[in-house]
Amino acid sequence: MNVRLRHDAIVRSLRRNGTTTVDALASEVGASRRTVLRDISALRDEGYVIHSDVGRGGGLQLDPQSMQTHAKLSVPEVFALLISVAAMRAAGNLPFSDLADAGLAKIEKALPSDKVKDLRSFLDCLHIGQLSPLQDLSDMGKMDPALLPTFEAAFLGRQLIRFDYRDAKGRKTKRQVEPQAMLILSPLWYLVGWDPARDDFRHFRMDRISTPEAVPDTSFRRRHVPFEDDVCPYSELQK
Amino acid sequence: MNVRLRHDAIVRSLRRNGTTTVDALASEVGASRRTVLRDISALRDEGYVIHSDVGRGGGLQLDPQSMQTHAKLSVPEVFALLISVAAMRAAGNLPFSDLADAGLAKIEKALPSDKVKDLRSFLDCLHIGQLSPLQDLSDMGKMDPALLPTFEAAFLGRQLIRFDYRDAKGRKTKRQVEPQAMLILSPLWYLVGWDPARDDFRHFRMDRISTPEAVPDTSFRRRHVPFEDDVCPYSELQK
DNA sequence: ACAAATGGTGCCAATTCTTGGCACTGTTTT
DNA sequence: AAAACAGTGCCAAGAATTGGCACCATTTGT
Repeated sequence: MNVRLRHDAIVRSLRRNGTTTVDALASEVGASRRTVLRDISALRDEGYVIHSDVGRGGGLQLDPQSMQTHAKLSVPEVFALLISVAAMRAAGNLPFSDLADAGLAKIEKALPSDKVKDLRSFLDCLHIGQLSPLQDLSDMGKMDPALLPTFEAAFLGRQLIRFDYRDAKGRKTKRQVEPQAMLILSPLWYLVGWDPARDDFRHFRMDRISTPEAVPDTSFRRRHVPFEDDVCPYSELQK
Repeated sequence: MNVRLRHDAIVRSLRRNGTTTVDALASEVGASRRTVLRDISALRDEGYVIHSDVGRGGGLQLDPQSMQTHAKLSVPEVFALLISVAAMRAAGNLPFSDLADAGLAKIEKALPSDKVKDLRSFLDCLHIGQLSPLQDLSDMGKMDPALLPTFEAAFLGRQLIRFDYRDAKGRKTKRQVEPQAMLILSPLWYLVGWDPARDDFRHFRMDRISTPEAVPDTSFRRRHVPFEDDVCPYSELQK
């Protein structure tokens, strides 16, 4: 049996039987007493907290709090988790956010450094605030699922993004903007873009955007998005 | 050099150099061509997608989407992430929530089954809704950081919880309740408890709770908490 | 006080796994 | 046809793991 498999088997056994002895483990996983002791030492090095009561009637016991999950996450998944926690933290004084941050920090540490840079720059452009309760939500539609990936790719590649937009009065226009930031005023999401044709920032409600696509062979510079206290003022969105 | 370290080195190199050859990798990590080929095979088994163009001018290329992060998370950390995503989903139609769910599902799958059961039962008691905009938040205080762990332990162990409570009019009372559910009306958190002395449910704003502790040697049964549509009606909280 | 049961460590030879070299195959580009 | 590349099978040399042993420390029951 493999070292890895044996370690897994030992952890599982420790979990199942509240308390075991080294000899019982040895016969269970089919290894010698010495090897099991070595394995336990290795598991402790990995962070598992295994209590041991020495003496007659003693035994090994695994601290359930120390059980760790080895999750394999793809980059978009980490990304989604990151945004969830960021939004959660922005939404209020949530007592779990410290723990969630710690978890994300671990995930982030395991990510490739260039991806972390991408994520940070994406998070920097993410502004989360509270929506004014006066906002009329009756016409809220469903967001195009292709929008987020397109925006992410365009933002990171500094490419312009092109889409059809339907404004509050139902007028339809074609837009081509530099994606500069994203604003979440839950449950509404806004794309903040610099419109070169109008030489100014524009806000677009994401559920009013359709057929988004990145424009190849273009590039733009990052601009300082004028948010007050990292939150877009309500009046801005009335335009 | 260790097998593990070499694998990491190979992944890093593949990430840095867009495209490489087996021989270049071999000299870089200080191993033989044969070993590198074996490593690449192993990495592919682990889920990395490594494209290989054979022939003159060929080379290896790592699919960036396949890069996975192997995060080691403790149970409380997973827990915190889970709550964040659950709250996020409840808060609105967030386009990332599907991805976040997928990430959490993977994490959950890697958790020991008994812990998953704990988490589920905890999540079942978690109710998330929107706070009425009329709520006066001026007196919102900071939540005792010891409260959540105490509540979690008490809830899972079906132990009573004891604390000091300061009500809306500033009156202080000692309470001893069965923790039945938790209600988040962001940014306020409420503990929903069954008060045996009053033979009824009571809501407690968590930032008004102090010195919480679990009461040993007691146990209680789970009750059906009367939420309408999984959200506590606003009037309930005015008491 | 003593014996038994238990966890824990150091040492070393036996066993098992990993590695490197080699020959070979197959594909693509020049 | 030649060169450059990925990929596979085989096997001996080298490296790591394993098991056995002696031994120590602690606890509990007799």
